[in-house]
Amino acid sequence: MNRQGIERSFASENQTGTLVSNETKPRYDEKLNRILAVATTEIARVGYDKASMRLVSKAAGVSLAGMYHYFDSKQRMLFLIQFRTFNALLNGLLEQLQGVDDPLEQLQVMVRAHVGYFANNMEAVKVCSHELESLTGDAYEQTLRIRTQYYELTRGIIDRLLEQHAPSSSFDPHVATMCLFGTLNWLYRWYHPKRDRSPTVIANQIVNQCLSGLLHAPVVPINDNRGGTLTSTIAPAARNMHPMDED
Amino acid sequence: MNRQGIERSFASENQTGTLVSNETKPRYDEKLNRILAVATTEIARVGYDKASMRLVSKAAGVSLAGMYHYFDSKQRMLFLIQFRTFNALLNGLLEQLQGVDDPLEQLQVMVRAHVGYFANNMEAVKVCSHELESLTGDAYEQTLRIRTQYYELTRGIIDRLLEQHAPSSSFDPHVATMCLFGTLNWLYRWYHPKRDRSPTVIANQIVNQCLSGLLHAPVVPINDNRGGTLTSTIAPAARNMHPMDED
DNA sequence: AAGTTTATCGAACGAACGTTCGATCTTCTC
DNA sequence: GAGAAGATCGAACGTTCGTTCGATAAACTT
Repeated sequence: MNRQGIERSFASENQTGTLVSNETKPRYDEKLNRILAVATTEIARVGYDKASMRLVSKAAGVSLAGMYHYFDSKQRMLFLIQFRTFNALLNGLLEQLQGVDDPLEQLQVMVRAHVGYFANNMEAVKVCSHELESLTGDAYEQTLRIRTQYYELTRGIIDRLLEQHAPSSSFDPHVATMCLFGTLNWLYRWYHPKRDRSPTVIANQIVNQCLSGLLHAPVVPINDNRGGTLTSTIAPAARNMHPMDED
Repeated sequence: MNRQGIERSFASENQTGTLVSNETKPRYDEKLNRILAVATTEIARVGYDKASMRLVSKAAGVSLAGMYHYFDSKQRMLFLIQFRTFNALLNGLLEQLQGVDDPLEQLQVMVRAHVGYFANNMEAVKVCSHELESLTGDAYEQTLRIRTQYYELTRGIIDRLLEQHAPSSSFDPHVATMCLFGTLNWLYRWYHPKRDRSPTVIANQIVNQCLSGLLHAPVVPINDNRGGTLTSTIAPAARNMHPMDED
């Protein structure tokens, strides 16, 4: 008998998103994590529906039947990927927001945290952004709950930001929040680490555009002092190599 | 023998996106359009992979085999939906940009055109935004070509906008373009016509945020004079009903 | 009205899918 | 080192999938 039930209840209470346990076997967990990592790669590559259990099992070096020692269903495999990723995103943000009171700074922290996590976990974030509707029933609602917290956290920042700095603007804060999420959740469609600028630079530009738009002077310096000035022209290849999305 | 070959070559040359023909039978075309409309609805609802030919055929009131009188494959069915939608988007934008020279106005036109088309064709636009990677080979490259034109058109606007109004800003115009596309292409995940404000209002807010950000005074009035002032508070239900996406 | 093309459909095929079962092998417990 | 518990796997089951085939019905042509 496997211990998916334990993991599930445990996961529901553990807020770290890492699902480390005091009674779970490290042998079991390590292999589960390895399979999940491979599954994340494959789902990000071909999509959830086309990523068959056979495909993932081969890529992970496990037999097809062996997969079901770790997941009672394919859907639960996806759930674990999404649940952990959303939890890590939310908890990372909560952590980085500690002690930051100014909503203007909070927004910077939020964007930088999100872009940073994205840059370090592109495949997992893609699986989360693209396969939102691939879960059903309880699994869907459990991830929805985390996403709702993430939304409300961001929404609160924008509410206070508008209240303090643009009290007479007629911006709908919900629309503003969803525009920001659109910008962030679309990253997986076009961002290539080798080709585009560093995550820090991207995050700074998003912050500045969000706060001051394209016409006004940036609030925050864009350069990340990591590899040459940013006032130079864009990479020459960019013009013809960047359509609406990647590939 | 069906006439998909004719349609295809014709579609490649016809820039209107409507694929009307001088030698094609109206009977055939009408039914094809009806099936395509149903297919669009079903694919938007359950996704391309889960929208089986059987499901679409039942929803359209056609036998399974009858579907293959209109499409030689499932992939071609998706291609027709995407090809027509992308073409209509691009040509609608080109049309509305005629005579508009100021990049500032051009950006307004672009956002309004896109949001407007989205509002009137939500299912088709969702199928285009979400199933970008579901086409392969020639079909993929053909849609990519249109999307690239759409990107370059928008990119050009942003290039000139930055050049004229913020020549010393260090914004990467490619990043700015993709942020805008993110905002626009994410609309299908959260916008509900019955619940949210009118497409015009949404478009105006997006324009203003894009140009002036959240902190500065809007460039363009937000109200669309369509149903009460917009300076009122947001709908009370919005706070708890809008997580990161719909459903 | 005959003949030709177009439209439609029931039935079937082969492949791929998620999942299960029983047996085998490994690791841990005492 | 015997026995229990955990881990792994080949083989198979039942379903669903996209697509094809041959026959029939409807619509056009002359």
